[in-house]
Amino acid sequence: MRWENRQEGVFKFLRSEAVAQLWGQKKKNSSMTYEKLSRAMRYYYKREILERVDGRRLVYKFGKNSSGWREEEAAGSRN
DNA sequence: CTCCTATTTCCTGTTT
DNA sequence: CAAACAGGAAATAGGA
Repeated sequence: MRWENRQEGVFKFLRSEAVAQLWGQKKKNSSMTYEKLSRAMRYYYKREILERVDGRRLVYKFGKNSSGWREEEAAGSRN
């Protein structure tokens, strides 16, 4: 992924399926797909872990219930 | 083992 | 046309 706006916590997935694979690895689920990961992401809007960013494909923004993305520089990834 | 909630899986329709 | 986006439903996973 790439940061669109580090301060605001806005990022964009460059290779959606690759990200889904990584997510799958972390959850030891080799059959994860972006379609399914994105469904979980959409539930995150509900929980306000993510804020909705419309009109921009593959762009998401961390919400107030998220944490840990402000300090990590050389970290792995994750919300 | 039970409860409960987060996440996954599936699906169908819309939008980009 | 190929990906994303959208949610409802139902099934699971895993932690308390």
